[in-house]
Amino acid sequence: MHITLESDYAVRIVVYLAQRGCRCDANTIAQNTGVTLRFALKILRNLVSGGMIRSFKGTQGGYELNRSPEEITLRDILELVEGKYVFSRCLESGDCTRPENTCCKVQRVFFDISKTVQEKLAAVTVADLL
Amino acid sequence: MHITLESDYAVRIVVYLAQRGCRCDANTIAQNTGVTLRFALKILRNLVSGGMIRSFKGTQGGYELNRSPEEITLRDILELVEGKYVFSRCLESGDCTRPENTCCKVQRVFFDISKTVQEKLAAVTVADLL
DNA sequence: ATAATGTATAGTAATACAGTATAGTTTTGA
DNA sequence: TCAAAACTATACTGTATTACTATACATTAT
Repeated sequence: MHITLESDYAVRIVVYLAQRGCRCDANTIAQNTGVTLRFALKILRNLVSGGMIRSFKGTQGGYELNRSPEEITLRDILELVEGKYVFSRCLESGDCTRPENTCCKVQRVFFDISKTVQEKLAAVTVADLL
Repeated sequence: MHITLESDYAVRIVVYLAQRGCRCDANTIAQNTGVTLRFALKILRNLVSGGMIRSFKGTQGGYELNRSPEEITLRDILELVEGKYVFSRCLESGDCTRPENTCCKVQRVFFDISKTVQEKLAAVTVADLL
């Protein structure tokens, strides 16, 4: 029913990188966001493969943002970690992305809620959170 | 991230009882909502103990709504089954119900989303769904 | 060369979800 | 009265997801 801890951590990590504004290694990131190193590494890998941040190997390696904080929204981060937000998965058809697919009035309410949440998340950029 | 199947079933069951407008036994309810009898019984028990419906034992027993469809909102049903909707459990303090408790900007956004969803659910009554 | 990084894959413990099983109790009505 | 038709209470189980960990490896700056 809620978003996952992993999403919450991912937001913290991206915000931290934006705050610092420079390349940071995994250890520093983990310590400053309160996430264990191992779990932070997993989340960082996720963010890298999703194109949100980029990584550098070797000594002096680490992570930095791939886009400016103004161009990254909360929705971008959450969708990267757990996919598009849907309040209720549709029980009748497999695909709830199109409103004309909604089978009954309840589903229409749920679809409206999903859309509203997505819009609210898209309205907040990482720059807003600094 | 989504609401549970049990909530979805609970909504269907309450809407079905409203449609029928008379006492129905568990078997009829299960068959007409597409929920297995056992699981429907569990949900019905939940709805009874929450005061949303009342039950009658013996032959001619069954279930009926305790309030009129106009007086039951989607929010009432969902909160009964899974508690108050919160988009993100607060990681810092234990209690996310008071906005002044929110510790940072992200939490404020998440709190706003939770409140919006709760309001949208409260705006829809079972009567609206018939 | 080597130490400091990140990468890839796989594994695990805890929790929640979805559903089932068993053994009742109560009520109606023939 | 008593049996059938209902509901009740408790507890169990399999599966999926969440949250995290472990091992072994690859790359790069100095």
